[in-house]
Amino acid sequence: MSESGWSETRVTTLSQLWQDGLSASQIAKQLGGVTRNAVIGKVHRLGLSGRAAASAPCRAPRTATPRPKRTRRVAMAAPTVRKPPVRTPAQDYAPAPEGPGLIGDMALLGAHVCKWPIGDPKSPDFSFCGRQADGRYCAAHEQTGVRPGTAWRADRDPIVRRALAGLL
DNA sequence: CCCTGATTCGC
DNA sequence: GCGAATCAGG
Repeated sequence: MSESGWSETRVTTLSQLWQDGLSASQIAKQLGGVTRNAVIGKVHRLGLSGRAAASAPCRAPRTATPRPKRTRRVAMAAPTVRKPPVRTPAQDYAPAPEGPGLIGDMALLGAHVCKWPIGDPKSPDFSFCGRQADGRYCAAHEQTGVRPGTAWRADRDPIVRRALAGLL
């Protein structure tokens, strides 16, 4: 799946998460397919720059900072042939993930933590794998290849995300 | 070094 | 409109 462009739903999700106080990078990660810069850029374009005071104690008064115009950007001549991922076929994967996840709340999910959802999102037992991950998931879960829940995705479900965030 | 949002500007 | 690059900070 490759989300691109700001569809109504994505914009809505973005707005909600932003107003919920989540950081741009967090939103970008959860939205997927976009960088935090994209998120911030969109936020500004939407006109909701000053969010409802979230986890930001003191935002710098943003004193006049005359930006010294950056030098010429990259020459944009980058053909760079897309290289195939070349998935390593045989590799020692971590032991099959079992038991409850290591992380209970999504807010604690770091950049290098497996975000594989475990259990029912409505249950208090719900958790995330939390093991060391290079990307979204740890080696074991990434190897599984199958998306959790076949349809339902915790890290993509705005309702679940909001609910979990609200539990903090 | 990690992160935060803000801004500019080529595309 | 979009978002990478870059900024000023914490």
